[in-house]
Amino acid sequence: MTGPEIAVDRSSPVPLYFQVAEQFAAAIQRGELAPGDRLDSELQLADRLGLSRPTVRQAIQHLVDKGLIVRRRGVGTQVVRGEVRRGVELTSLHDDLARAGRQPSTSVLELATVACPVEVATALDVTAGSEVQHLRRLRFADGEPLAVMENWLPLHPVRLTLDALQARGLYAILRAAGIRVRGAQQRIGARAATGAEAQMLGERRGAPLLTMTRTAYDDHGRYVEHGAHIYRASRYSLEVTVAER
Amino acid sequence: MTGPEIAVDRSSPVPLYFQVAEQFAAAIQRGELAPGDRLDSELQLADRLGLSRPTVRQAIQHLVDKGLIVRRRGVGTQVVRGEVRRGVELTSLHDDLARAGRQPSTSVLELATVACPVEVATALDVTAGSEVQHLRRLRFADGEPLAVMENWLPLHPVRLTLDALQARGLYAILRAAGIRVRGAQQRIGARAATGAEAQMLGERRGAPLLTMTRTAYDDHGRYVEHGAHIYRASRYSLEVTVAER
DNA sequence: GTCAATGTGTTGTCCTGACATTCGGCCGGG
DNA sequence: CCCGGCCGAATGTCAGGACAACACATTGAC
Repeated sequence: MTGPEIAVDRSSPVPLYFQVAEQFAAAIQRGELAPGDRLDSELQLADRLGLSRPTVRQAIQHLVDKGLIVRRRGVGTQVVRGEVRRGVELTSLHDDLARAGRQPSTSVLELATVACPVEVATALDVTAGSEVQHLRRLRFADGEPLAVMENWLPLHPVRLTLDALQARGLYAILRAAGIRVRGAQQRIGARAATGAEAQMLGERRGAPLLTMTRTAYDDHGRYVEHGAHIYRASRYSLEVTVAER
Repeated sequence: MTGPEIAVDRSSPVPLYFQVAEQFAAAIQRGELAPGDRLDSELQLADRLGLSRPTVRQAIQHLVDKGLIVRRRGVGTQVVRGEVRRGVELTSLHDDLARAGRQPSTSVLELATVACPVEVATALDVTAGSEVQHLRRLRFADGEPLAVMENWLPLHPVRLTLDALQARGLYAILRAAGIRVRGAQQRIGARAATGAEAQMLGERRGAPLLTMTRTAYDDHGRYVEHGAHIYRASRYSLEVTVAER
């Protein structure tokens, strides 16, 4: 067992452990490393790649966190059986659709500065009534309505414009403004569509909707966005992968 | 800033980094470390606790993964603003309810060995038609119907019994049998209840249901369970926390 | 007074080394 | 033939050190 060909570039600014992790992930995706296959031991890999064991270990840990491989003490490291699917990371719907080969488009229903409602204020950890940007968008995939997304953002960081919102996802705009979203808490549920919602989404009144509220924080630990979204359950579902330890 | 009192027990079999992480998590939960508070630097902590920096770092990384704190290079480490809620880990509904102070109970509708359906076979990575255990349960919280859960398990590992299923969650049974569930892939959606489903759950036909399918793997990378679950959307929702890096 | 350069403190990455723990197969005894 | 103990191999944990990259505040130049 020598495994896939992996080479690191020490002159690259990309961390070595990340280079290794990416190349293993690619090999698994290509099928070069089949489900159930054993990887070389950490010591062998370190030797082969000219890296130290901690660096190799960090790379492997990265893949374990993504649910691609499994480690067993005293035994070794194996690729998880069955096909792996990408779970929800901190991407916007826009990017998700684009990656799935579908054409995203957006109609901005509302974009204004408003006094922050109480529920949103508690989620964003700001004082109720303070000014926040409020945003409501109808999202399409291949011209077909898919979701209604409502977002609130504290004013400080970035000024949203209509043009930007029609061309890109919210998270891409935030990233471009230097805001690094690091994590989020999400609540996923379902409910029946109201008449108005049904009309916007092209469903019947009472049709099941998938709901998600999300509060995202940046690397200051500050909440930068709160969203309440509804999706047509007939056209959309969420994927989540969980890995422990 | 000296932070909360933390002491490690070197004679304990619990890893040092885990002891540290748990005590910080507890301090945050107690409010002793308030949202936005800065932690001591890694070097200060290492010095104060008599540990090496890698160990302290591992503890902090653990908390970052759980979405409790945020790190910024060149600046420091802070507690995430706002209250944090526990996300879906690899626990069963049974445990979740018990922790929330509600009384879980289970009615086993079906428990048999069957030929594996094709969709399940692909998910579990076994050959279609091979024998698997099939399980269907109606779950209650405080005596009120909450969910219908259907599971399939490859035969090998553990033999399920009716008694065990009524007293404990599926994951607890698996754990007791020495199976260590390490990760899972989940798909979350919604749909309308059929007449039969509505009757079981005490909802009206067409009422929105939250659906989740989950495939869980153990530390061999083998899939050990596939489940298709429906929840009353009016009584249940899922929480997910995501953290990057 | 404004703006650029510098300095300090912090996390990010990477290294070497060591021992503990666990698993699973080998081998020998009964 | 079966079973138990031994042992090698792999991951898990921990130490201590070094330098890089980065953010922020301070200082200095213009």
